[in-house]
Amino acid sequence: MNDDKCGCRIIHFQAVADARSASLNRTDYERLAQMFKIMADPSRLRILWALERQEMCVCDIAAFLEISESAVSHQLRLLRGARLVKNRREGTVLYYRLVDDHVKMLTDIALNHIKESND
Amino acid sequence: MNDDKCGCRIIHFQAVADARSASLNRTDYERLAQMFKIMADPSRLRILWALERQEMCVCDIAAFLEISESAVSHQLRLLRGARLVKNRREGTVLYYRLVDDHVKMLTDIALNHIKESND
DNA sequence: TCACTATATGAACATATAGTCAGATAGTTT
DNA sequence: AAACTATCTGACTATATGTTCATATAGTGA
Repeated sequence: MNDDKCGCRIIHFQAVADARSASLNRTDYERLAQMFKIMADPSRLRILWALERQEMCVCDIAAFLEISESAVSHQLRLLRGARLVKNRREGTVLYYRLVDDHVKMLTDIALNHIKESND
Repeated sequence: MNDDKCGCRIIHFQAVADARSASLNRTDYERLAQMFKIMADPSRLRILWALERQEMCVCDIAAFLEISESAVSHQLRLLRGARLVKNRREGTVLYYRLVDDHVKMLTDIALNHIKESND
């Protein structure tokens, strides 16, 4: 029923004010989105799922995914950047593993949601 | 040190075999990725964060986000498709709210991960 | 019916992203 | 040192995605 700075029509001023005061800052949403973006790819999810059971080296992961080692390496870089996986070196071989159980928690909840949504 | 169907070199056959037997099927990874993809956008996260506190109509959300109502509507469509939000109609106004607490659980874990990663 | 409001939708554009290919690194073995 | 292995990186391409604009739909009130 009125205009705001942004030019949008607002019906419920209080609701908008509440949303604004409870809101995180922009950067936090960007970081959150970045985090979910990392989880939002089938190849990366398959890697993470496999690493929940045991550490694996790059070429084994590539064999498992049936994609090139280069592609795996690119994905592992993203996963490392998001601190979801880390590695240890043994000679020329790099073994990757999960950093913590956040990945498992996230996938469990997401799987539950998907399951319940299909009813 | 042998070749697989896919032509990749495998070092640890057992690890690859284990990963394969524990793996979900392709479709499940696609669905999971789709779910995280929905969470992987700052605008949608801001909408979801706001709706954790109260239901809101489209034009209020637009005012809050400072983007067009059309853009909000497109995003709400995706969120509806993922069964993360639902709406109720009151005259011409549609009030949106969260379907369940999965969103809150996911964002809490992701925020924790981000926080812990910065140490 | 017509005008008005709130929301939805389709097309278009700009940006982001996953994979491929070629070439670079780093550790190993001789 | 040179040859070899495992992995990484940069450039490129095809596809996906978020927003805007214009238009369509659905409900309300005269």
